[in-house]
Amino acid sequence: MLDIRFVRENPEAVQENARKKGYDVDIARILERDAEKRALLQQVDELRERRNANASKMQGGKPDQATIDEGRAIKAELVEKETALNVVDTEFLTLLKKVPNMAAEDVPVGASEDENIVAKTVGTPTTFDFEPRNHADIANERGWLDKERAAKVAGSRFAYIKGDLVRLQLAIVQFVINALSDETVLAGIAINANVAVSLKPFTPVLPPLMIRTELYDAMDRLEPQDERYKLENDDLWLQGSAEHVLGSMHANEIFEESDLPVRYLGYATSFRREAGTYGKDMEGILRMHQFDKLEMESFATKETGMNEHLFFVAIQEYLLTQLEVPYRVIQKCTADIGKPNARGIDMEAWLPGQQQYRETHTADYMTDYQARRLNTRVRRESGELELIHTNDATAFALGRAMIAIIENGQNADGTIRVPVALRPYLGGKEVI
RNA sequence: GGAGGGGUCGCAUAGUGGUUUAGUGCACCGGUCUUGAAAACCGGAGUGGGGCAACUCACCGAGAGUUCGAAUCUCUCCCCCUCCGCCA
Repeated sequence: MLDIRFVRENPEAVQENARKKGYDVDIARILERDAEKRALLQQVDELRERRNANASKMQGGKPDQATIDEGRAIKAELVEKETALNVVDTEFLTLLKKVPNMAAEDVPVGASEDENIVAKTVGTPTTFDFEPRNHADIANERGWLDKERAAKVAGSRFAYIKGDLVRLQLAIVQFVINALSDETVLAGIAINANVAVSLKPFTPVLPPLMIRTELYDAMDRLEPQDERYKLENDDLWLQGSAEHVLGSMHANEIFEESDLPVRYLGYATSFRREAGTYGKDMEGILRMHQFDKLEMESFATKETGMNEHLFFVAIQEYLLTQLEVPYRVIQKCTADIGKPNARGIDMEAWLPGQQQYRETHTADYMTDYQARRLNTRVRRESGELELIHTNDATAFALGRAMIAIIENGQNADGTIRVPVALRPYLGGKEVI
């Protein structure tokens, strides 16, 4: 949620920003409700002051009838004003929550994802001296995938992942945890990307996979609800990304500035209903209802939040490079970065089986937009309290990472080249 | 699932209807004293909203209710702890 004071002071900019991001909001109406709310609040405060004064006349003794009558009269008026205030405030908050975060200055303006910009391309599409196949063919042939039985048990878009593919996933997990725990590796990434940033290692986390409605909404990730799995008997949802449960982890808490940045590397199974994607990407494991993901999350100050974002992007590039996958970096336009985002970057990996780049990573910078409703703050060294800035970014969505490794590393005989960085975690094997 | 005990301004606690706009201790900040420090003493200090300001309102897990008046009474819910049951 945006700061209402910011909205009051910059109504045109906020309105224009919403338009560029494709959100239909009426800033003038919000400001009207804001003014009404403040007028009512003053009246309510004044009535409460009178109520308190009237009641405190009676300290230590029984009230006389005149005082009781006076108190009743005040209460009647107070109830009326409070009810009105409640109505206005509810509408005000509902409207304010719909206003998207301000896009950073360098976010390209665009009406749809078609206007995203390819910021750079690293590596070249992998070439083969045979006809490359897609990961589904290879994985089926190797006995790594069983979607038929998964469909029997759980329905479409589920899979049994088996054998060496499981070993590959766990190797990636180990590799990433080790890399992001290593200050030397982080230093190399920061220097290479020319980003001034703390080298504090990430703490690996296995988070809860469920989240309460209140916190999901505060994260601004509950919508679209069609995309979420709801647990009917509880006030709980299955998270759609470790971001949801890592970002909400410190709700209603205060960090000390000296402890920042706080960086987590979450490993979690994520759940998505994939509503409206019927028939799309049905082959293999590109788009599943359930997938495992390594996700970075950090809490930083307003001064360091943007560099933290750039660092996350640099880490993503490092990880893709280590896995020997050609990729390109997409700077998402205003229509595509998402409501709580100030900035958003995607990585797209080259998939020879599809002969195209497909999204494997996202990096999101939310400034203080999430923190405002999460009430996650930092006590600055000056003693001042202010809202934290949040960042999240994919380290690897394991399914898509393995697709990239399989398709780019495939040999004519159906074996797969193991990226050098992963070999220590696969018993030194060069192929699987 | 059953029984019981709890949730108060960073931490620990006091507070069962009216000098509680929440007291005290620790920690914290400023000062006095001291060569310096400690101790002692004096003073300050929570979070959020409204207001140019004086000031004022809200917040004692959350929400609703009773009352002239609620941290305190009632109801619903959440969380934590102990024990029992069940269970990976």
